[in-house]
Amino acid sequence: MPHDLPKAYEPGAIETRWADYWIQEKLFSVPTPPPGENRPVFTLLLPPPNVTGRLHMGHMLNQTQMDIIVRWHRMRGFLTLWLPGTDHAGIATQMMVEKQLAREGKKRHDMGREKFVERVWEWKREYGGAILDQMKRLGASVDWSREYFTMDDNLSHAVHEVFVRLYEEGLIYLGDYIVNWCPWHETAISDLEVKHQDVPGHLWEIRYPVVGAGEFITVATTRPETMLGDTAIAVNAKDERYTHLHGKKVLLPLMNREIPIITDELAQPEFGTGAVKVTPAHDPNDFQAGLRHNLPQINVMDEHAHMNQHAGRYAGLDRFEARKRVLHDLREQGFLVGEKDYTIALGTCDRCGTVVEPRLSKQWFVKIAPLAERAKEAVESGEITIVPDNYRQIYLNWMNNIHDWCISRQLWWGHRIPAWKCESCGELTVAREAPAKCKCGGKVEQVSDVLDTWFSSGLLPFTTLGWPEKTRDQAVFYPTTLLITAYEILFFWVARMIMFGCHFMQGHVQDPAIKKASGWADKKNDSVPFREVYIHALVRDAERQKMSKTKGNVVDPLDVIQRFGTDATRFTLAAMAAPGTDIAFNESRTEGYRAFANKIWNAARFMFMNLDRIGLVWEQPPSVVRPGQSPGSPGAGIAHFHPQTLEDRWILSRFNRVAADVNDALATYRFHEAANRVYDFFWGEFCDWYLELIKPRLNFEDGADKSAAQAACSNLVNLFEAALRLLHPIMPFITEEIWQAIYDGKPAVKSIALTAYPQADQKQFDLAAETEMAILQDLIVSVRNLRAELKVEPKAKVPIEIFAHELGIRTMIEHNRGALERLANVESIRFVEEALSNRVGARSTARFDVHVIYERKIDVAAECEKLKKELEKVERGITSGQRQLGNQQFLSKAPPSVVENLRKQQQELAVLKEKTLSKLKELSCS
RNA sequence: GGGCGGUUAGCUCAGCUGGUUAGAGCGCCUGCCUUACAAGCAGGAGGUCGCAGGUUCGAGUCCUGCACUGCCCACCA
Repeated sequence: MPHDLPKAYEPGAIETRWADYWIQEKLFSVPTPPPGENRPVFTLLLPPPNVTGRLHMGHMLNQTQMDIIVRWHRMRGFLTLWLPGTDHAGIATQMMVEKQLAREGKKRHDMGREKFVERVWEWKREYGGAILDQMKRLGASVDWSREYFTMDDNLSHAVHEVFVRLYEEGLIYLGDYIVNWCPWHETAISDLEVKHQDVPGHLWEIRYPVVGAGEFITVATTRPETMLGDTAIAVNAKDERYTHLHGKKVLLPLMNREIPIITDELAQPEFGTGAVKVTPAHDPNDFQAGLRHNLPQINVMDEHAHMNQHAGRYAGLDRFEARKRVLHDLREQGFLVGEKDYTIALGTCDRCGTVVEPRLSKQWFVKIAPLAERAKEAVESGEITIVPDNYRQIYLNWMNNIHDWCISRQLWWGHRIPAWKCESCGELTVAREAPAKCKCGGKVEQVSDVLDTWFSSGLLPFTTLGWPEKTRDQAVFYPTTLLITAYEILFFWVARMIMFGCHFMQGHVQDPAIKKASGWADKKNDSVPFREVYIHALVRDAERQKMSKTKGNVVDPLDVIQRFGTDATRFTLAAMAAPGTDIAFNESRTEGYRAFANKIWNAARFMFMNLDRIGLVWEQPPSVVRPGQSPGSPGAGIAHFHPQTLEDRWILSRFNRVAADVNDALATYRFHEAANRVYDFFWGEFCDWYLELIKPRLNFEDGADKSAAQAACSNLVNLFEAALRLLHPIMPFITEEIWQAIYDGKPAVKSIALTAYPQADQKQFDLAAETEMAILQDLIVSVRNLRAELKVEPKAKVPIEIFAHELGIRTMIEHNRGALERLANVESIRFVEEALSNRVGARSTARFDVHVIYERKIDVAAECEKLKKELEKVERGITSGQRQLGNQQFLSKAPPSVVENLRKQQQELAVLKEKTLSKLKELSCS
């Protein structure tokens, strides 16, 4: 059994090898289970990355957390489906290809729609898989056989079906409204795609001459160029300053057009001059006012936000240039009467940063109120849980203030709206399939707009499971169990999935046997897209700045992986992912976790070295179980570990405690806690203590007998194997590598990923062993400590004296004297029956006094200083303890265990104080 | 204009429902190449938990106010 591993862990080759293996062996593929299946099911939909995407830290955090949860469930016997795919990402992809065309000196309009779309498909085929390839490097245990793309035929059909149904139900309508328009992308965008930014601007005051009155009315505006499209002036009916002007007209400066003065609540007396210009085609509020008063809508700009023919002599100018000219002309003609600094909340396009133009245009909308109502209920009723809790309220607030959703985009790449317009009668036909001709017999043409990308991604939880057909997959896997995602897309995506899911899956029933086994029996509503949502943090750079390409502070996960390994990078993200707080990604942590991987590696080398030398025949333990076992079944811990010694009992107990904690932490998404617990166990307990303690037993050539060595070695391998399973969800690669090596290429199952996750076994808890071990550790550390203080040569063995405060402690120490001698470099141990605390080179605790016998003079001054500090600390403890114990309130109100502990502690502190004082005296400290 | 989070060691962060003398990693100091590991081992220094009040027998933890900082939402000229 050759186990010659390199001395230092080299993640690169190992990781790609296992990543490929998992895919080739189709380990994570989940065939549709037949009726009668009663295993618990866990379903997770991968938030589909954009086909144009490149892996960033956010993805990696997201995927690490998902993979941890997924592997954990799979190992606990859940039928676990993790569904991957990519999003066609309308705007992003179209832009990408347009850029490519630009380099060839081409434009999409020149080549026409059909050819352009074909070109985008070509691009997708060539480059669209990049992000998924990167995912593979992370070890994501998704079911690749079910990979989808949002523009696949079946998914596109489902999109059309949804559109037609909503239209037929009156929940989709076509209308002329003011929408957010990005002049750069030349398309409408939704409210969510507009980012508001406070920027310094101006509030200009313009006076309009009142016709036939010989006076002016002054309005305030932040956008003077839109005055060219004014169709009224509004004042508030209650505003007495303007009562005499009601019904009059003003002459619109620069345009010489007469427009009415109207009364409308749009004008608020407190703001500015109390009078406001009304531009229905360029401002949403004015638009509404315009409808109320039946005002004309004069659109003075084109789709590029250049002034058009309605802008008179400003036609052809860019909007900002037009603003300058308009202001200049108004000033010159005496109409501009004021200019104040004013902060404006400027709306910009989420993707390109261009200032968004409110634009009047014909668009398709989803009537959101009825959908939002049920989406709200689903969360309010607890049918969907949102973790952390605070996002629940944020979600509900948003649902309460939601507006209709503009879903049409003036793009070429995406799901084209299934509506056809008649060329002769103008009638619109919405249909699943293209109609041959209009009802009137006229020729029809499909409308050119495509759907918002989020429209299709909002359907994924059911369309990926075969909807609109009623499939077995839906009965089994819908509702999906969990969604893990970033806060950023809570509204874009999560909210829409809930709305669509509740609407289209209404009446759906999950297979009852599966539902019950999965633990959802108490949930009534099976239409929800997922039972739980976990919102994770944002990954920032080490300076807490949001990572962005423009700032140039983007940390490339592949680069980090290259240098430290995927496992170490995953571990970093897990260990830093305390729910609710953002992660400032710090490479020094990753470096530390690479060291952790190396530690595990070397512990494995140590194990194999002994395995080979002792010649132990390693058998498959029954703790390795096949999928199909019930979660948390017994035997999933360490079955073949037979404690012989204190350290055996201790490590077994510790392992079970850690397993309990890790399972507990994962169940509530406390990834950092799970990671830290495994880390501390593996390094701080298993490596630092257990391995050191069992070395003499393993080393049978030195006189120990071989069967004892074999027993010790067997325990070691059992423990190690279980610890690997415990760690596997977080560090899948190194655990797989070592686990496979343990079985020497002949494991009973193909991967550690298919074994059982360790569960705590109550019978293996051993409180006595933990207590005794703590004392032994304390004793060893004390001696090491004293050696350092006395400046004993590192190699010199020293004699010590011990005063054990109880017989049981003395017995325990005697049983483990070999360990003490070896780990503290002790030559001989003498037990005495008197306090040793006043000796130089002694230390005492509640359980024992220990004295290192060594000639070398100590630094009296330094020692005094230290003792005084110690004394102060002890006295502080005594004072505060006495205060509490002297307090009747405390005694009556605090739980008895707390009081009890405090009493005990006070006794110990009193002893300690006594000892410290006598030591101070001994040294004649001043 | 609303809402949410953060402020704990030099740095990056833990600290769950209030309960012994507040922890980790990195960095720093001292000493060790001890036959798994120098990406290691042993030992050590370093904190009035942002500020001010309050509740409580007891507050890093709960409440109020303030300061600084970050984020999200918002069609008022």
